[in-house]
Amino acid sequence: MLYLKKYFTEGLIQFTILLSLIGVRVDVDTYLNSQLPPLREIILGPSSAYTQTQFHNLRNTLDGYGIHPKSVDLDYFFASRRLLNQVRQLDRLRVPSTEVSAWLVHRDPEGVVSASVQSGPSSIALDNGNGGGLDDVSNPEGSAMRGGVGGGAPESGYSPSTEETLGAVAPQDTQDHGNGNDDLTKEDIDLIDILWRQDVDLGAGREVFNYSSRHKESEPEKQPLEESKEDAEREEEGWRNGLNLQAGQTHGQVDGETGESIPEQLSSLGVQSSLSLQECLRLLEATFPFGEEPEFPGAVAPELRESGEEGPSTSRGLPLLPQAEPSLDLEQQWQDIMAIMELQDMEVNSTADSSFLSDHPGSSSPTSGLESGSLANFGLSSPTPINQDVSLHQASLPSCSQDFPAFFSPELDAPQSHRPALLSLSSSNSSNVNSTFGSTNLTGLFLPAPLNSTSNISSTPALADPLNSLLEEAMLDEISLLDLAMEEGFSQAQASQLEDELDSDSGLSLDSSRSPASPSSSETSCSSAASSSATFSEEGAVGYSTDSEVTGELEEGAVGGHQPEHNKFCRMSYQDPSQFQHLPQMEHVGHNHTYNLPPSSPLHPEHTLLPAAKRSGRDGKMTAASPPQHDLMDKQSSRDERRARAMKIPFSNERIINLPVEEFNELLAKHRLSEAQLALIRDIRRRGKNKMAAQNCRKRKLDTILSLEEGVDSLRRDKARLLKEKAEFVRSIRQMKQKVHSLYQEVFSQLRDEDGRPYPPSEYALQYSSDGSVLVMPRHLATEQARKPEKKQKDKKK
DNA sequence: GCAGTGTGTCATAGT
DNA sequence: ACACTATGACACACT
Repeated sequence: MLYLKKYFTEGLIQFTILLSLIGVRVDVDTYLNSQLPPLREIILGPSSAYTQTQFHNLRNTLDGYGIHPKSVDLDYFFASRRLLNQVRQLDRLRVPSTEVSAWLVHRDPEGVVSASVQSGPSSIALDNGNGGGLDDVSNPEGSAMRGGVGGGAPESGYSPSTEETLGAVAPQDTQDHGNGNDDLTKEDIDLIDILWRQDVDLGAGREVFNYSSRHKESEPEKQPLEESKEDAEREEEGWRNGLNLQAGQTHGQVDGETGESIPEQLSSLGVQSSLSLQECLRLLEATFPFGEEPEFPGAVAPELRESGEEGPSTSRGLPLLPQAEPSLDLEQQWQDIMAIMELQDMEVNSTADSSFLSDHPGSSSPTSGLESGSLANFGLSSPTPINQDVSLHQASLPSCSQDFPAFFSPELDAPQSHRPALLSLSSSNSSNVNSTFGSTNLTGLFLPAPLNSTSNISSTPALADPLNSLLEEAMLDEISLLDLAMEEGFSQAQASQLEDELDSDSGLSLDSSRSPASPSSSETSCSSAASSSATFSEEGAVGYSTDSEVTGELEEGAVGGHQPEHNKFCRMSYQDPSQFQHLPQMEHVGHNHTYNLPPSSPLHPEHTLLPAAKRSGRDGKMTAASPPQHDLMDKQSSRDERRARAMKIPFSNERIINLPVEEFNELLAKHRLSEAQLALIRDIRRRGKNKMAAQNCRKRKLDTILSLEEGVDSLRRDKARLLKEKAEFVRSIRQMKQKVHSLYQEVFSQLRDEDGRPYPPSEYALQYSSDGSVLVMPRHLATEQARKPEKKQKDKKK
């Protein structure tokens, strides 16, 4: 279960990250409930509740607090921690302050830093809907706010809980900034934060996006159609007021470096507005017959824009988008569009980084915007000659969906010059796709049926298939991880492979279970045979003793020709050749010790006679003269048996060897034996016992070798498993980096200053401040700001 | 004849 | 002290 937990956690994280990057919010539990316990239970443990705080418990747990420094789990911890940290950011960032404020900071010709602040109500708060999941309970304000919003229309997708202030614009004309941001470290993290806070909610069963305006905090259920010009003005006022103090916990968190000084500067300097999405819509409307005016928020746009231009807001010229809550169908249409865009985007994901940026400049290629990596939520804006200054936040307005069904419909592939540049830095676009557009395969895969039920005009099955394949592949990867976990981290293929390696490596791959019977058992089994052997023990024992003259005499007469010691066959039953045949490590041993075979073996006569002459030393003496009258049984006897026969020992060697010492002493006492006989008997007993001991010793040695081999095998499997896990981690990280890189480039490609000029990535960088704002500022300023906190910390320490 | 392996045996230490 | 066991070392048999 531990492995399962680890793998599932990591797999879930990876998968979630992947989906979040492509703008999909998934409740994985929905798809695995039937087979597996809830993911939260797997991740958090059986006792974990379905609460947000439990996620922090997970965090604590997986932060490694409970891992021993020397534990091997530490490897898992380090590898998974990175992913978990990122997921934590989802939790931390998304809920409390879903608004994103982007500040365009640039240096004017005089060297004065100015900024264009575009704040829009198109915030992208992800409503958890069910109230569960990963809402950050640590932020009561944010939760309360969201709760109030969600109460009105928790799943409508338009619960205006937060706001997103994006100073960047999403123009159609983009330049290739792909080479400007190779450093993914900080920017990547910032962008990931932006995305995740907007798109991902592990705990929610569905994704709902809130398009909120600033004033929605007090009027969460404001209907867009009801919004009047006064509403817009009022909204703008609130927008201005809230420019620096954003909703939720971000209030008061803006320090002078990010949220305070810069916006003030911006307001004082005056910021040029970009063409709003509403403007875009209106322009598009002139070209495309959209739905009725009142039904989409775009109708309000002109008014808002006017108010925005008239207002003294820092976002002067940036229209405040009314908090629209259009019908679900409209939103779904919009999301369908986005889904399609994402599909296409994924199809060309591999070439996203460069192609997107290169295609953008002025080109109206419909696919250009789709090739910008998997972060289609950002890359949906394609160059259109009409709207060049669509603000990012504006682009995320759901109201557009009803207006542009034709743009993103299957005809999308056809070259179009009228594609709206809607897209936005806000990932709400892509998120919306999943929240309500069920027609696409994407949503069909991951969203509950109710959400998918509404519609879909623009779904394109042809496009969905590739995405399906990709998602299936991703799912299969996770499943394979699960399988791996089930197998304690080792796949069958690897296991078989290693087994083959093991088999080839070792000639001693003996299964200990098939080892010969233990000597003790063999001894018991041969007790019956011992009685039979006693029948010829009288025939003349062959004395072999260094201190016995009698043995010397007897050896010559008794030992004729290397008699087989067939008695051994009983005592050392595990030496039975038939048993060795089952032992792989013994197969190569060609020894034919036929003295272990029964007397009936036809091989004994010839075989035992030949080596007799070769014997040297003590055995040579024994083989010097072998009486020809000795029968087959004598030839099969052991030396000690022959000696015993020669010495006329009245009992068998088996008894001599195996009798308990007391019985053995009694046996000796019963018979009147000479000293020579007693010495021989004691030698026989000593040698016999030592022989068994030697056999046991060798057997133990062999078992030890086998166990060591098993240990080596286990270690090899562990190694293979760890290598596979490492490869998985590396792959995940690589994928994330690619996506982040694409996202960063995508964002930059859509950023425009007040003059509609792109921000060169080499000079500007996106910075994600602690209050949730996204700043576009010169790199040198970014670096300075990055240094300031460090200094402050040092000062505090002093 | 040599190498590898199995087996028996001895010496020795330990139980 | 004795019996027994375990094990290294050796010699030998066998392939």
